[in-house]
Amino acid sequence: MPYHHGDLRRAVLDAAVTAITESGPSGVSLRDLARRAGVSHAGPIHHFGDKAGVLTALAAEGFTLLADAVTDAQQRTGQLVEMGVAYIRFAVEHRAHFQVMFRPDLYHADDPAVAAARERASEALVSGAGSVTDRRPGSDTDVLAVAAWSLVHGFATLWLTGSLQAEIGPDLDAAARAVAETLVGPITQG
Amino acid sequence: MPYHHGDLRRAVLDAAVTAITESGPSGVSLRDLARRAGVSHAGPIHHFGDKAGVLTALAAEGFTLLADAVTDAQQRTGQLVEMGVAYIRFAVEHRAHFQVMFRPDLYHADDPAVAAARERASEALVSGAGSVTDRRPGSDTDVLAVAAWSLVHGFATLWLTGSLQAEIGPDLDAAARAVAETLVGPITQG
DNA sequence: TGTACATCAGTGAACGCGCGTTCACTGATGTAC
DNA sequence: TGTACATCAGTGAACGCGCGTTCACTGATGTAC
Repeated sequence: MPYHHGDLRRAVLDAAVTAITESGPSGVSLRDLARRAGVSHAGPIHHFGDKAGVLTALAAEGFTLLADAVTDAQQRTGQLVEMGVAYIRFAVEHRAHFQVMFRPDLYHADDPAVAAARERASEALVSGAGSVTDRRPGSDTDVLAVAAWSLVHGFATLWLTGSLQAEIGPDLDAAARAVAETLVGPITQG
Repeated sequence: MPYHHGDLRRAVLDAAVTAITESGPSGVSLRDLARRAGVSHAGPIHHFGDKAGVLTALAAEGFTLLADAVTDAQQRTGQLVEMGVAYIRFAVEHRAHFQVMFRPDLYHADDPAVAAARERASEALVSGAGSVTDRRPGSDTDVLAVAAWSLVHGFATLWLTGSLQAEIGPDLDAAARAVAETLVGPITQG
């Protein structure tokens, strides 16, 4: 085991993802992350300052990934439904990131990097809801944006807590799309 | 200070509500609840068995209150939108309960009392979505139920994490109703 | 190419803390007669 | 009405634990000349 790790920062973040996936964001301890990264317990502090610093970095990474995913869906399809499906897919595939992002009490929410990333994701969502072509005619853009966000966020959250597993089958993607489609109404079905 | 408390069970649950409202469900400690209830640190164990037992009781109480609120809205109005508003209002007014209810890792989720209460709430929601009169014609009941639940749950969750406070004004009730109305579509607007 | 030195990354011992749970206990209550 | 006794509710000392953070340190790396 060499004295220098090489990329301890990355290793700690990866360890955090694994640990959070296993037992949730509040169960994470800095010492455990150090253990998982194969490093002495004070090692991570060098890179992150303190425990909240690790989760701050994870949240920033998460908001960046989410903004990328949603923006990509918008550019690829131009459809609100597909942006919603991308949001849900992100939450499920990166559940550790997702769970931390929306627990601002756990990290330094005013950190510039995370604030910028959050802003980028938020803009992708709101401007997306305004510019896409398949929204319901006559609907208020702001309300629609909040409703769309609420719908996909709620679906993702309920899925992650296991609340939906009795209601829908194993095909998460299909269920997500069906739910997202209720948002734009029958207009896209004609 | 008398030796017997009188209603320690209730006092501990109330203390839990206060503590969770202040600092979230994961910050709760049994010793702190005992302190808040004015009792020695081992007192609460007599009533709840262990720490998770306190949160189990709180979750059960929460699901019961939620089922009551949603059922009441359905019987009063028969409208899906009003059931949604009731759901959101419950989440905001009983945020401590709400936050615990959807963190089944924190309590004994298989406890009969909590399972029964959860089932009651779930039925109120799903059967409600099927029987109300203002749902969109031609829509699938199961999908609509999941979408409705997702929408209001997501809105409540985002509000509670502070994510929506830039997007909507101080009038939560109006915003909740506007968002809930997107669910049933223009049909109720005519 | 070689050497001196500054900088950086990770170590390991130590600190003080609050926690959940256990245990033998004691004070208070209620019930049987 | 009074007494004995069982039951219940809350006490307080003790346990062992893992935690976050600090600190002086040492091994490794890279840069200036």
